[in-house]
Amino acid sequence: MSPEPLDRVFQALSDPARRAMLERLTRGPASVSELAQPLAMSLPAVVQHIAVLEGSGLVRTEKIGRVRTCQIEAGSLQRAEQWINERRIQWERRLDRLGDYLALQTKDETKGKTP
Amino acid sequence: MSPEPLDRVFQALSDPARRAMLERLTRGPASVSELAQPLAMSLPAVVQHIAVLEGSGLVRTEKIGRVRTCQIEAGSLQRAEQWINERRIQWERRLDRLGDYLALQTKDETKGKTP
DNA sequence: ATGATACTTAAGCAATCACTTAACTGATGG
DNA sequence: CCATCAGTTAAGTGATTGCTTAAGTATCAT
Repeated sequence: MSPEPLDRVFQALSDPARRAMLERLTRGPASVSELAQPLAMSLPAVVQHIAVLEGSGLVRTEKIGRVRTCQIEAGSLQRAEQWINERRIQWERRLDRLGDYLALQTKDETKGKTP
Repeated sequence: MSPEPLDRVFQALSDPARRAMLERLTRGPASVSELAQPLAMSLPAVVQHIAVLEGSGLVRTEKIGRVRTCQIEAGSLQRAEQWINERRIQWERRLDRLGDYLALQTKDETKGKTP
């Protein structure tokens, strides 16, 4: 019933506001209002986005006093990257093998044609 | 108002059925029904998933006779991977710099403490 | 031609999404 | 103390998602 982590990571990454927040967070931790500042939406909307990011494991937060500080969690970013990388590599290997096969076919054809 | 390509790529990747289809497609092109076969859902549902994959640029399809053949488009996969990679690298560089800074601070402290 | 195959289109439905406004809690600074 | 600041909670809304079933439309084999 609980969705796979990858589902939630990619879902989190699919929103431009959330990607903007992540981009900001690569330059260091930030408070909720710092994350909200460049975005054209209400604070509660931002808080909801942060909840999605946190739920996906992309971001870790900690509240000290009245300010909640957010940080990137590189691990889940890396797992998502790895999933994509594996598929892409496999597909490219397949294309390479296909290329080799076609080259071989062409050579055989030439051979057959010149006796 | 049309969503950024990255939005749609990550959105497409966020569904397990669509990831399963992509995974199948890394082993070579497949028809709609071949993609549908391992999935516990109706054909129209599968067709809709394929439309999402195609709309995101992750998959290219071509209909010959009555069978539509689907193929991975590695390019958009790579662009998504690159976005993640850039953020992750930047965050990790930041952590490294922070580590260096803290190490330096500790050294200075020790220096200051032993006159 | 006929019937099976391989999708396609259309309509509908419940759940989730990305917001909003309004009201609230709980630090902090003067 | 009390006002401000930082964030939270709750409730509502319109749009989008991920399915479904039912009824098509081409193609292909016989």
